[in-house]
Parts: sequence; C-alpha cells; structure tokens
Amino acid sequence: MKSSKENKNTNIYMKNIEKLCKSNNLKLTALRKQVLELILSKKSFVKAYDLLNDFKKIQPNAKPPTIYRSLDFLEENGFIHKLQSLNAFIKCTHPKEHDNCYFLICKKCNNIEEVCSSKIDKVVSNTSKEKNFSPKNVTFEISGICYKCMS
Amino acid sequence: MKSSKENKNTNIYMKNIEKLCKSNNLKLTALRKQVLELILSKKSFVKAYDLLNDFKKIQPNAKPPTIYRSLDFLEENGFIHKLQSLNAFIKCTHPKEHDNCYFLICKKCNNIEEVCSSKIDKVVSNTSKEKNFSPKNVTFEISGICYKCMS
DNA sequence: CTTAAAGATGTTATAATATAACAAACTGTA
DNA sequence: TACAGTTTGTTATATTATAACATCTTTAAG
Repeated sequence: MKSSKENKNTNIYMKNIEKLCKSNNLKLTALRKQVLELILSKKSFVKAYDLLNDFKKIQPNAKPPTIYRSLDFLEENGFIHKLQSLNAFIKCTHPKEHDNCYFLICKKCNNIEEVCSSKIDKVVSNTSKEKNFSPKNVTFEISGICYKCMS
Repeated sequence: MKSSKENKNTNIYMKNIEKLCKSNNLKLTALRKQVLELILSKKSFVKAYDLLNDFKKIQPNAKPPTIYRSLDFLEENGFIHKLQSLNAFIKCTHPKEHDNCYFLICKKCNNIEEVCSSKIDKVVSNTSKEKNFSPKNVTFEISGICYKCMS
C-alpha cells in the first residue's frame, strides 16, 4: 500500500509531466501515462519485464513492444532514465531541468541516488573539448555501497 | 589481414598480460588467452556472440559460457572493459595501471577512445564523499561524434 | 467534412544477450 | 596419490530487446 503522501507526490509529479508534454507538444497517451505511473510507483529502479507483468494486470494482453515503446518515449523525453549497468529503468527526479544525470547505485539495498552536478557536467564538456569530441549522451553510473548500508 | 606492426603490438601487449598474470598469480589459460587475442585483433569493440562465432573457428563446439567465463575473467582482472551502453567488450589500453577508465564512443565510426583522467577520478571521489557513498565500479561512457566524423 | 499522412498501438515472431546447473577434466598441494 | 579447488564442457533456459506488419487514431490540409 502506498501512503497518501506518496500518492500526492505522484500526482504532483504527473501534473508536471502533463504540463511539460503540453508545452513541448508531446503526446502523453493513456498507455504512456499508465507505464509512467507504474514506474513512479516503484521505490527504486524497475526491469522492463517486471513492468510488463505489472502492466498485464491492467491490460492482460500486453506484449514486450507495448512496454518498450513507452519506455522509449519516456526516456527520449527525459521523464525516465535507463540504468545501463543494470538494464533497468527509473524515473527522472526533475524532468527537463537539465541534460544529464548521474547515479549512485547501492549494490546492497538497490537504492539509486540521482545526482546532478555541474562539476560532472564540466568534466564531461572539458574532456570532450580536449578530445575534440561532440558529446550527445552521457552514461555515468557509480555502483557501490550507500551510507545506510555501510555500518 | 593484420599488418606486422599490429601483430608486433599485440605480441608486446600479450607479453605484458602474461607478466601481469604471473605477478598477480592469475591463470591465463589457453582458452582465456585465445579469447583475449581475438579481442585484441579487433580495431574497436566486439560483441560477445561475434566473439563466440570467431572462437568457433578455433573450437567449433564452443558455447556461450565458454566466452562469457573468459570475458568475466578478463574483465575482473582489468584486461578488458565492458561497455555497458553497447553491451560490448573492448581491450583495456593499459591494464593494471589505474582503477577506472572512461570512454568516448563515436556513434558514426564506432571508434572508442579510452580516457583516463585524474579530473574524472576526482569528480567520482568527491561526488561519492559528498553523498557518503563508497564507490566500487564506475561506468562512464560518453557517446557522440568524434572529430574525424564531424567534417 | 473527408481524406491522406503520420503517429500510436496491437500482434506475432524472433533476435540478441546472458546465466544456471551439473558433469568432467585439470591443477596444485598436503 | 588423493582430494580440494578451479576451469572447462555441455545442456538448457532465462533475460532483454527489436523487426515486421496489421490496425487503429489523430491531425492537418484541402
């Protein structure tokens, strides 16, 4: 069961997404919204096929492309992130507010901390400049142990 | 056909790996060596199943675990890297000389530039410290367009 | 309106990536 | 030598992801 506070946060989040879609002329269809809601309902990351199984409770004949297409849409538009080292997906904590996000992934509790750091942005752009490289996508995932699990 | 210069470089590389294995008490078995040689023979990254097909020319009854186990050994010991955003593998340009490597991945020509930067190392350790996080593995891959492909 | 084009979804099938589990062979060492 | 640990062989299957084509919906132009 989700607490009413979580529900409220999810609602605020969805309102924001709806606004962003409107202003960016993106189609947040019922399907995409449902998939996003499922992702939001997770404490941490979610695997595509787990999402598919969840989604089958709503729409029993859902198939992998159903999920993957929605994931594509949500990721392309910065509403979720793919964690490349886990083959998993997670909501973006502040959609459309910046380009790149970085992640601290705890191997023990599976908690993900999303980090947005201008220092990291600078390292990316400096490294790219040095190497004459034009960056498009950045994958930056640090896996290890979070402070809660260190003891 | 490989140039004799490439063969020479590969030989030097392998000698170094053999030395490193000896001094670290690692077993570079014939199998592992063959797999590494196949990886070294590539200009860029290689996919596991392409590697398997290559390897089948040497040993026709090779199976996925044959390859994946060798990849595990080679990666664990820092002789190759897994590119998480590509599900692919590439040799390490300077094995055992540092902890983490970063990659510039050209989407056009598939060239990979391996970058080792103390600035990036610092950002990782500073970010981790700030967040009270104990980092173990770093995935840092920037995909984009390299200077050769920019025109 | 209406209709053509683009976009989204449904559906079937299959590709691509990776690992579990257990058996057999090998290696080092007590 | 024998036995413990490691590596490799082998079969099977799990996991992740996409191609291809049909159908339905939306949108914008005529």
